[in-house]
Amino acid sequence: MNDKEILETNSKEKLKIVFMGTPDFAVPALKKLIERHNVISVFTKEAKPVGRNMVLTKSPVQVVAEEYGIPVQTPKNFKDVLSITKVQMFHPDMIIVCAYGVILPERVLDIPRLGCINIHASILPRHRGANPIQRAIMAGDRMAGVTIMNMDKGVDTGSMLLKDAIPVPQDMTYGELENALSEMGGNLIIEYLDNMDNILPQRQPREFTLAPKLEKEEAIINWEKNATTIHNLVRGLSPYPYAKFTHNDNVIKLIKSEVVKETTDKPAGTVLSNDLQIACGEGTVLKILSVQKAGGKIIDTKSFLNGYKIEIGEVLK
RNA sequence: CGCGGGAUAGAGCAGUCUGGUAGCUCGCAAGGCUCAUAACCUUGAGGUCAGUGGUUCAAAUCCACUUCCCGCAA
Repeated sequence: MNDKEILETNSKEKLKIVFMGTPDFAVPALKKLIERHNVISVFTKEAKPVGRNMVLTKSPVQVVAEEYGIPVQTPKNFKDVLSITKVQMFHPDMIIVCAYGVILPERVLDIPRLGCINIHASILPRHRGANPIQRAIMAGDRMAGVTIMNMDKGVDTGSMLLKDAIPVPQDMTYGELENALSEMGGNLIIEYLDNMDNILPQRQPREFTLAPKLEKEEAIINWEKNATTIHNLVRGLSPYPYAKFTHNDNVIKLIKSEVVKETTDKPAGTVLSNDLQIACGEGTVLKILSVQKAGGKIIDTKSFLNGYKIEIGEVLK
């Protein structure tokens, strides 16, 4: 063991880390890393106009980084030499990426001597891609988790280092699962850094599934699908952007639903009862528990029906 | 100045255009009917119509401003 290696071993707890991430999901990991290691810089997506008044808003990761006084970089991407140089400048031992939203080219992946490590919110190789958490709920997965992995030039294709998983109750929403996995990701990356030397990278099995970015049309409910599929869509898109349907030109978001045991022979979309049980595909029935109308707050179905007319026998589209 | 909707009883809404007694569906309370009920009937309580100012004989309603809430878009 030469001097350099001894030095590295002794200073392992003081790894120079560059953190890359953007949304709330990445915040627990960032905080834990800041507390235990040496996060020398944070890369995040640039502040963008957001919300009702188009106010320029910093990403949650940037807000936290600035609270801790850590320098923040917001390159648009790494297609130009300058933004790559920005990474090189810091001479990081390791880059840790968590829901960054920007693709890292090989020239960036090669910079840190300990490589680029990704915190991915699925049990790989299931749900590679941009929206693993929503996709897991939408698919009705019984288990969900986080994988710590080495990054390579493919999207979520690198070798796996550490995993953890939790059961997913069939009424859990995307938001709830995201919170759970967000904490898990923070804990798991710390666990990895503590035990790095004893962890062997493992190749991903060949069989994988993709979790592509959500398209807008996917939020529109198709009553021809069976009730479980729709129910999974509802909770997979809660609390954002919510599954929706239109009734008399009113957009109605479906906040909470429940699959009913009974079956029906009415065509899909038929309103079956005065508490909004709706016929779905294959004779299944979905009960709507709470909704939100454009301009209104989230309310339970009973309140909603006190002021909004939907007749039994109507067929929703 | 990105586009738009909204604030009326504990809840959800109508009424505003066209100014003139505060309404609907629920909930709540009391009583009745019933073997019984979340069903049905009767009665009742509960409002500073978001706030401030203006117009008017008269404002939930028209005008101006303020505060708060929400949808779209990104």
